[in-house]
Amino acid sequence: MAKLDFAPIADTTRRAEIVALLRRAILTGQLEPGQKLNELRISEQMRVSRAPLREAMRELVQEGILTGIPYAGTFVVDVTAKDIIDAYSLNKVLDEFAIELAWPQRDQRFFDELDRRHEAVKQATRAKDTTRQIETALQLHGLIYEWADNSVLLETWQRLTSRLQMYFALHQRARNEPVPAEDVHETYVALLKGSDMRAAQRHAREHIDLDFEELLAYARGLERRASKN
Amino acid sequence: MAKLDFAPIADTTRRAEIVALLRRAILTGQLEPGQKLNELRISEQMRVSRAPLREAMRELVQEGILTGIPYAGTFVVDVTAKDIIDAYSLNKVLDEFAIELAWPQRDQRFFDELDRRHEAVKQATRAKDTTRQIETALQLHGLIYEWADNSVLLETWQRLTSRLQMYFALHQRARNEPVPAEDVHETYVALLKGSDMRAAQRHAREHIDLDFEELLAYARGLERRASKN
DNA sequence: GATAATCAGATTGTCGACAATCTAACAAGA
DNA sequence: TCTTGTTAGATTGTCGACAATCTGATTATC
Repeated sequence: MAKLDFAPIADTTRRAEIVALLRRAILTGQLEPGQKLNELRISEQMRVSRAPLREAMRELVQEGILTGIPYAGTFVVDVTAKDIIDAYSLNKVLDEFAIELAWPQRDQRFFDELDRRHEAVKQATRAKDTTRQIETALQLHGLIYEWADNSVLLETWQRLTSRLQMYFALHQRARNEPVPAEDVHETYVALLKGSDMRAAQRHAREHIDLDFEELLAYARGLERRASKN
Repeated sequence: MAKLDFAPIADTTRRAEIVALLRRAILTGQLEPGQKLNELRISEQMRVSRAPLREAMRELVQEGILTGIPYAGTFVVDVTAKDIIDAYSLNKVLDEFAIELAWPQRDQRFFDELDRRHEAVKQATRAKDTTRQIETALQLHGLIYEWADNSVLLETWQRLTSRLQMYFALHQRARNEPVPAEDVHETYVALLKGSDMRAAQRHAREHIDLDFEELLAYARGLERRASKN
């Protein structure tokens, strides 16, 4: 018998599709932080009853990108400067750990995948598709987590990364500037291919700090706006 | 006006209560790994309709202690030896980070709370209440995370710890032995009160490793059982 | 005029019923 | 005997309606 690996059938529940739709809307910044999600309105727009919608929302609340208050409503999470600082500082720690775990696991498939994802980022950059650029950059970054072979770590990072994606999207959307043309990932990729693990870890830290200041400025803006209410 | 901090009103939705009930049942091992949760049966037992029950289950799926397969059912997560290894190795990393962050934040309230929680563990141990012993021990352990003042880190640890609690409960339940009488937390508490941060971090690592081997043995037993199916 | 009580509208939480899907047991055909 | 098709029962997914709760505007009371 031919040895062929079939991928699992996609989830075809309405709930799963709703989750995907909502998550995308939030992570791309189409739904703004603090915004309320009206169940009736959304369910009518999606031509779906409230039951699967509410279940989907529950998932996203647990995922940390929505907040639910009983009898008051479900809202897109507010983003504070501290949230961003916290997320980033944790990300640094996790990155170091992920690189350490993934390092001995690197093989040809790893390098190929690294190049593939790097290429995807560059393509999105050329196409000036900022949303996709953020997505692909995070996917590139996530490779070390997938190779670390630690399911809990991977899951943790995925939760963390969804927030980061949201932050970046909001940031991009706010400043509304063209995307930097140069390739900021070149060194990162090169270091992951190299033989100096410490250097890779160090760079991961510094590379992260690169956009950090800008992002923080944006978050402080958000807080000023929030304090007016 | 008197400056009094009122605690938030407890959530009075059925969903929240169901979540609490189910979580407790899972984390104490009353619901075994792999076991299927029949919606109709549970909803009848709780005298509740399936809607809030399903929403509660969705939360717990996202929380990582249940797994949901469309049109097949919702199950208590399976525990493999690798899961435990992964959780523990991540826990070490997080612990180091938490201690580092919490260290400069330590104040009198911290030390008081430390003693209080330590006392709670000792009391549960004297009462031979294994379930409560696990709970209190994890709460003691969680203090550094609460003092680290990093919401993302705290949240991450809480997710992680719910699994650890489950592992420990299953382990205890399986071996069915009396609880160790000596106080394994004495040194940990003393170090957190001291002035040598590195020593505290080191001990956190080693203290964790203490019960690790036993827990692993239990997990391997689980896997043997699972492979028979 | 300020404060408290009341009420209507909107929104969330919950329920019971129906539709879609899966499982397994059984039958049909090679 | 093995595979494939069929079917009944059980279980999950979804729906529409109702109940509980909140919000704010209005009215009543001092």
